[in-house]
Amino acid sequence: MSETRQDIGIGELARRAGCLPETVRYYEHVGLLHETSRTEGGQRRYGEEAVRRLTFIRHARDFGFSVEAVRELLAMSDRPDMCCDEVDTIAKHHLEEVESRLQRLSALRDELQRMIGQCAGGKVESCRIIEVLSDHQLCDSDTAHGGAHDLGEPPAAAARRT
Amino acid sequence: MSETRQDIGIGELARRAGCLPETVRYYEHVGLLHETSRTEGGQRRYGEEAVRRLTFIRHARDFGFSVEAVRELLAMSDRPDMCCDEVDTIAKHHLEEVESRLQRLSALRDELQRMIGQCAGGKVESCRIIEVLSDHQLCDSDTAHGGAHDLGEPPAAAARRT
DNA sequence: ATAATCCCTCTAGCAACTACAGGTTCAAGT
DNA sequence: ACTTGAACCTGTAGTTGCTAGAGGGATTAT
Repeated sequence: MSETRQDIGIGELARRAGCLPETVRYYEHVGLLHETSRTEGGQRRYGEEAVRRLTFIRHARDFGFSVEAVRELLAMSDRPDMCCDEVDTIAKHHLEEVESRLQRLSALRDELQRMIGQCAGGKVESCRIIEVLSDHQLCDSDTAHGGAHDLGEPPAAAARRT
Repeated sequence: MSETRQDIGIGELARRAGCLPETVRYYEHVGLLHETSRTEGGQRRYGEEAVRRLTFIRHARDFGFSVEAVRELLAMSDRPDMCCDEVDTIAKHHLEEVESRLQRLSALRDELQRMIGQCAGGKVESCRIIEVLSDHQLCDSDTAHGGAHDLGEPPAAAARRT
């Protein structure tokens, strides 16, 4: 590897990867990004390699890989001569999780649609939605959403969209 | 309403609704459950009404409603003579969220499947998975997973399964 | 020289709980 | 009556993956 100039500030780096400087510092803090060189005044300076690494991280996170999984993927991409079985394993494991979440989500959607379809729009007293929520027996399937509380949106996600 | 006996301990209540005592105290803390009577020694005692209320909460959470949404649903179920339009609105809004999440998740699944299918199983150097993660250009669709990081599993979910 | 940005560290906050620590109370058995 | 053991209490810290703010210092452009 040749020496590259380290002349990118944290703000520029973040902008190039589509995140905030705070996020960069966070990744450094949790060890996804190495500590980098500093100016005399103590400000971080990065090179192109950091841009690539951060882009990889953001991209993997966009794919829904956990930070832990990203850590492993990074470790592997740092050793290009290794066998990529493990990469494959992580991706497949992630795919399985995504698929199981898809199943539970679509069962949940069906149940919600049923609930809403049955609500006649009268008083709360006779509301099917409240009824179904009050009495599990009224559900179509018992297995359909046993773990649906796993499907909540992480708080940061909403904020990121604003 | 007739006076009912308050002779259920927090552990029994939690067990009946399928959660932990800590969760019950948490719901009290955030105001989903009213404060209840106590023994002389200061321990909480509940009646059947609390069992129903907690069951409703757990059930709504299972459906993926946020705690805030549950709070609103509870407020409405407490007023049975009200019009249930608002219940309907909350449920429909939730359904929309579920559907959009479904779409993004299935786009993500397709992309993961494509990635995995293309990995020939050699060295990391030539691994398609790493390549795709490194270079967004290699993705099929750019719109497919722009918000896929919304799909991570809340931390508590994993713990709850252990 | 000075103003406008940028950047620094540290801490707290979000959701929705879970998990302790260190102490108290209850119910049952002897 | 006493003792044991389980259940309970409060309060705080941890989880994930960031984001936001306070209260400063550094860099850059004019």
